[in-house]
Amino acid sequence: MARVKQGTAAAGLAGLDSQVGYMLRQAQLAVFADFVASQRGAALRPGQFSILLVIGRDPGRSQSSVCEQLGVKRANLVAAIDELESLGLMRREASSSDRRSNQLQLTAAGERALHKVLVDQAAHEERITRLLGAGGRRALLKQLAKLCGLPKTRSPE
Amino acid sequence: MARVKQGTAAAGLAGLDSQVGYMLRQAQLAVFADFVASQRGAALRPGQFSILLVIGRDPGRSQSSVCEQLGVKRANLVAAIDELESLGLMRREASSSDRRSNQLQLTAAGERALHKVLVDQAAHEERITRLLGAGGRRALLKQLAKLCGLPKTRSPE
DNA sequence: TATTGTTATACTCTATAACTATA
DNA sequence: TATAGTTATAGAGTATAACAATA
Repeated sequence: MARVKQGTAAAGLAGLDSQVGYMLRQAQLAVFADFVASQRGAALRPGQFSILLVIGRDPGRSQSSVCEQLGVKRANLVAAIDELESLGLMRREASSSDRRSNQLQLTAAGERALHKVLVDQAAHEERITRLLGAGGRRALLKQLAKLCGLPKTRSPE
Repeated sequence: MARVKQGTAAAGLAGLDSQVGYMLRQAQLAVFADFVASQRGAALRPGQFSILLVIGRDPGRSQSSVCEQLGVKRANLVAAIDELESLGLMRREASSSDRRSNQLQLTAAGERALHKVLVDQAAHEERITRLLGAGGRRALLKQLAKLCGLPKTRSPE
């Protein structure tokens, strides 16, 4: 049998529950599910929400800049924006300074949808805060930010 | 990872980096990428690793019991095990007590592969510990376990 | 030459329904 | 009837390569 760590507990092999990656994944699934469940009526998926949010915060930005911020490939953002446009939540406008580029804007319906999601999302974050405590939540965000700083051994972009 | 640009227009909207779900997702991607990058030679994906690990810890268990522990649908485990079998890392054996059921076992190659991954994974966790501190890592695991306790479906109203 | 948006493509993960052979 | 494994299928998410228009 796989006696990999002879010394460790009766369980033998280190349990998944003691591995950061596994627990991060499980927690992320639980939190995303709670986010989706918190949406009343027309729900947005987390990815759609993040796109609307960064455009709402900084209207007129290009697809490439959204991609860079969110870590989405340019090719994959196309269909996502197509869908949000077909939902009437945002639009592509021609850039006056660079005719290759699109300026992304929320429609009025898009801004209403974004604010509605943000209201529901506040309740979602509030449930998390009740679970962790306010200080626990802040500490968690700090630890997660540190983890995001893990060096990426990936090909440069 | 996505660094949220602060202080631009529409500062009234909360930044993504203050949202637990978004930061969890980014941290999980960074940690998984580090896990994969830590594997020398023949790499296992996180999902494959988790399957080998639970079988290595408790050989002879059924596919359904692995599914229940890992939160994987029975239908989706079939192809995953097919792949691990074709890699020569594990095998299905007939159960003597229930002819519907398979007893899952690691092959010798599977045990060697698991051992190798666990060695690399220990270095991976060590990098995380250097980043967070031993106490910080323990606290993180505790918070993540709490988040996993979020009710799967929201209580009505 | 490099960049922006795009198309095409493929692989992974996940989810549901329905089938089979057993129990 | 219920359960274990399986098949088929579909929807998301993510990855790369290549192209046209533009810089």
